[in-house]
Amino acid sequence: MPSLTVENYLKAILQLVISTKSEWISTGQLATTVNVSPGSVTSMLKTLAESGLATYKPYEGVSLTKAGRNLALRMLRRHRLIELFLVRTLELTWDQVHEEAENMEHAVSDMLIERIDEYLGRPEADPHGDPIPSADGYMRGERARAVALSSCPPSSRIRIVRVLNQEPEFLRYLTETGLELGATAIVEQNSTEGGLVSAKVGKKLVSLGHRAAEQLLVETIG
Amino acid sequence: MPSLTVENYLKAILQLVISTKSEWISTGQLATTVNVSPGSVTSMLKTLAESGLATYKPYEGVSLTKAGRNLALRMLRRHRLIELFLVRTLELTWDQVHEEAENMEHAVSDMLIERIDEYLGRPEADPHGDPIPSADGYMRGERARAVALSSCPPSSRIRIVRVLNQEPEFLRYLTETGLELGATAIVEQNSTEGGLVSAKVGKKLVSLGHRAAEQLLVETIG
DNA sequence: TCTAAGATTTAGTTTTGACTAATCAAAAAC
DNA sequence: GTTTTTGATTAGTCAAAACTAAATCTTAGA
Repeated sequence: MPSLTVENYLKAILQLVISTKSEWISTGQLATTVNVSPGSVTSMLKTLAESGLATYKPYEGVSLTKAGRNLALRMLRRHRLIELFLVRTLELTWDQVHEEAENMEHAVSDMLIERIDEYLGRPEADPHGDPIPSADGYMRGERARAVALSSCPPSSRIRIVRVLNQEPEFLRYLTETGLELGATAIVEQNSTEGGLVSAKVGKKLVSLGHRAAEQLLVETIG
Repeated sequence: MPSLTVENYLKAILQLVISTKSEWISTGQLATTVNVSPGSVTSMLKTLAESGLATYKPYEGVSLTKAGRNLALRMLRRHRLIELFLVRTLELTWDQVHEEAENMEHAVSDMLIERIDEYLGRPEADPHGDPIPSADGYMRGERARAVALSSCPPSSRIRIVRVLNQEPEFLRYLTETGLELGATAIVEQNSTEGGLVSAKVGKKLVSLGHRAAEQLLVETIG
C-alpha cells in the first residue's frame, strides 16, 4: 500500500508528463511542484525506483513505469470524481473542491470511488473540465479539439471547455466575469504584443492577460 | 494542527471515558483500543500532555483537558456526519460506513463538515444511532432512556435505538435477522444463566448471546 | 509484611520523509 | 577549452510514531 506521500509524487509526475508533453521529468521541476527541497526529491526518486513505480536516471530525471502510471491515474480519477461529487451533492463551487479533494483522495476506498462514479453516471470530466480516467486506467480523450484561448484569433466564437489553473482566486475571478465552464464568447482582440486577450461574454467585454488566457481551453463553435 | 495520530488517540480516550464512565483511562486500555504497544502509548501520552490536550499521571492514566475533549468531540462529530452522509447519498449500508469514515474524518475541512450537517438537516444521530456532537462541542443526549437489550425482562416491547458494536460482521448479522435501527421486537426469554436473549422480531424468533445483546440499546415502548 | 504477578515506564532502535550544506556533474558563456 | 553557473546528488540531521526488551512500580496474595 503506497503512502500518501508516494501517491502525491506519482500524481505530480504524471501531471508534469502531461503538461510538458515529455516522458522525463527533472528533479527540479518536481521539487517545485510538490513544494519540497531538491534533495528530498532525489531520495524519494530512489524510493520510487526501488518500488518499481518509476525509472530514475541520475542527472536525467524520472519517468513512470506502467505500475507507477496506473497508480497516478488512479489518484487523478479519485481526485476528479471527488470534486464532481462534492459539487453535485453539496453544491460546493469549482473553486472550493480542488483543495478538499486533494486531501480526500487518499482517504477513500476503491469501493467508495466506484459508488461515486456510479452515482454520478460515469462522468467524463470534473468541474474544471479535466477528463476523468476510467477505472482500468485509460484517460478518455485529453480533449484533442480544445485549444488555449490565448491562441484564438479575433472574432472566433468559442466555448470554454476546460480550465487548467485551479487556484481559487483565479476561478472566482472567472466566475465573476462569466467565464464559466460551458460559457460561450467571441474573441474581440488578441495581441501578443499587448499580452492581452479580450472577449465578449454576453454583453460584457472581458480582458485577460496572456498568461491567464493560456489556462483557458476552448472549442471553436459555429 | 494536530496529526492524524493525535486525533485518533484523543478520540479513543473520549470513547473510553464514555463507555467506562470514568474520567481516567489506563495506558493498557488505551493500548488495546488503538492497537499499539503500551510503550508507544506512554510516549504519546507525554506528547498529549505537553500539547495541553490531556493530563497525564504516570501509573495512573490520562484524562482529557477541555481542549483535548473538544478536539475529540470534533472527531466524533466528523465521523458520524460522514457516516450518515455516505448512507444518504451513496446508499452505503451501516456496516460499510464505519471503516470509510474512520479514514475520511481526518481529511475533510470544517467547511465541508458544516455543509454536510446542513445537507443532512442537522441530524441528531448516525446510522448506528450514535449521537452527533454539535459544532460547539455539545453532545446532545447520550440517549438517557436507552438501555441494553440484555437487561430487558421477558415480554418487554422494545425498539432498537442504538448499536454499540460497529463490526461489519455483527451489523450484517443484525440486518439479516431484522434487528435494524428502529425495528421493534418483543423479548421472549432472557436468562443470565443460559447467557442468551431471544426476541420475536416480526414473525421470527431471534436469539443472541448475552455479550451481543449488551451491544444493542433499546427503548421500551407501549 | 513480603513477594510475585501484572501493568507501566524507560531506553534504545527503526522507518519515513523532510531539511540543510557541501560536493559534484552538465551546460553555457567567454 | 577553460570557467562559470545552474542544477542534482550526497551526507548528515531531525521529528514523529512505532517497536522491543529491560527495568520499575503497584497491588494482591500468602
